[in-house]
Amino acid sequence: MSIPQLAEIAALIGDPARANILTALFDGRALTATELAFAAGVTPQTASGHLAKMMQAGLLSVVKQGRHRYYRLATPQVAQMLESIIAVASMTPPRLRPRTKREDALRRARTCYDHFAGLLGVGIADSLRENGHVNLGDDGGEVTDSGMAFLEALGADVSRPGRRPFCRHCLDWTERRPHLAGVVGAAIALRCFDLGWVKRGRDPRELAITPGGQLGLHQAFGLTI
Amino acid sequence: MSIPQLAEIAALIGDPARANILTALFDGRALTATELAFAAGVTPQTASGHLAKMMQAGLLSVVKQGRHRYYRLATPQVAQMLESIIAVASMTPPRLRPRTKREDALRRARTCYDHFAGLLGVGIADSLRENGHVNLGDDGGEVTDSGMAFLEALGADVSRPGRRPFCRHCLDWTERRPHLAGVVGAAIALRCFDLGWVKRGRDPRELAITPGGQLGLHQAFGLTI
DNA sequence: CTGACACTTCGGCCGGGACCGAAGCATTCC
DNA sequence: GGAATGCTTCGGTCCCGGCCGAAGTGTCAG
Repeated sequence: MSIPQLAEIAALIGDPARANILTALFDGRALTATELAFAAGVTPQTASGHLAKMMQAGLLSVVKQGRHRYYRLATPQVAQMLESIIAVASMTPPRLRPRTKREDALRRARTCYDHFAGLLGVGIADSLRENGHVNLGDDGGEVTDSGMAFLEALGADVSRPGRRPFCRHCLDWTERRPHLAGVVGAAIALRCFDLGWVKRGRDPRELAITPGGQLGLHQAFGLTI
Repeated sequence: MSIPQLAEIAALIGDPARANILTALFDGRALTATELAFAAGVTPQTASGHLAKMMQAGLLSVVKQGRHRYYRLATPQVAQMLESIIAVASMTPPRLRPRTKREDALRRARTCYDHFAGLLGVGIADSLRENGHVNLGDDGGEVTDSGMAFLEALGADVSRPGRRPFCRHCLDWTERRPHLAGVVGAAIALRCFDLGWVKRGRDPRELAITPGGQLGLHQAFGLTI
């Protein structure tokens, strides 16, 4: 029920004329059909059809006043939806996005139990996978021979025994992509602390990357965070 | 500048095939082009065109791995955008005036001790049985191999030991049909809470299905509640 | 009543885009 | 090496839906 509706709603917004109408109403004002037709750049009869469709979909509401009909966005949720689409649309070309420092810091690098998460965590995981050091499957992961050599060269101690999974991935909630967990993830994190590449931040989970870390992480993993 | 882009992004989501692809990726997993073609109900070459368009728009990112290409949502903002559209979409059909709200909500989804009941509970049980994931007999039930794989893919932890029955059914008093109880029923319920698919309502037993839950439950169990 | 204005409905035209078959690369397996 | 698999590009068909002109409904002014 809700999947075809997703396409339906999006298709409504996807027409240029209708998108123009919606953006004209975005600030909450109520405008007449003729004004909206002009804003959309189409004739009144064409706009009328668009307005009827958006009415039926519940995107707009209308009040009759004399021989005018004032249209406006039906609910605040509609405005918020438009805003979230614009956020995605205006983010794709440039990389500009205002954000709180704390939020940004956590997204950049943080701990997840005893391993790394955020851009740092997924960056390391990507690097290891692209270089053939690890293979990540649906139900865990494995370290290749070159991966073991790489870890030894890095100085990460993965000899710790135990019943704990050796190498697994863990979905990152800010990046929505996997980072490394398990013994390997923890060993890499510990080694980075020992090397002074990262330090604890104010928030217990927050991490700060040191100047030396910038260099080391770039050399070891090709990261530029 | 951002108006034509609004229509552009929305038009991408507005095609049914592309909307299916996006919803299949909604939970953050990465899927191959072929899997997505199947999910969208189109041939691989058609899906390939869709994927290319969404890549160029910055909605998706891709990782090459061997001869597979794993696609995923590019950023968390994309997921949030989809959720906000779903929120509007699932609100639009003005609910056919129900009986008492409380009664209707309880019939739709509620807890029964530590597992799900109501339409939600029997829907999940039906789905698992129809797909051969569980067999329900008179005095209990058993989970098949495919069922164990399904639960693991879902992220439901059924490893908890104890003397408790592993999988049993429980007669639903509103639907007069069985829903799942035991360790399996509890694990599924817990996982749905963790995924944010359902939340507690006012009444301790009452449950509310979130917009994301609408999607997730449809995807995982084929439910349209 | 008559004419002006706001808006909608109807009918036909037309273009963009979704779709698939066939063929072309890339990668892996035997 | 050759075959199989995953994915993409190309070419051609076809249909959905936006668009406008003309005509219909409703409201206000004089």
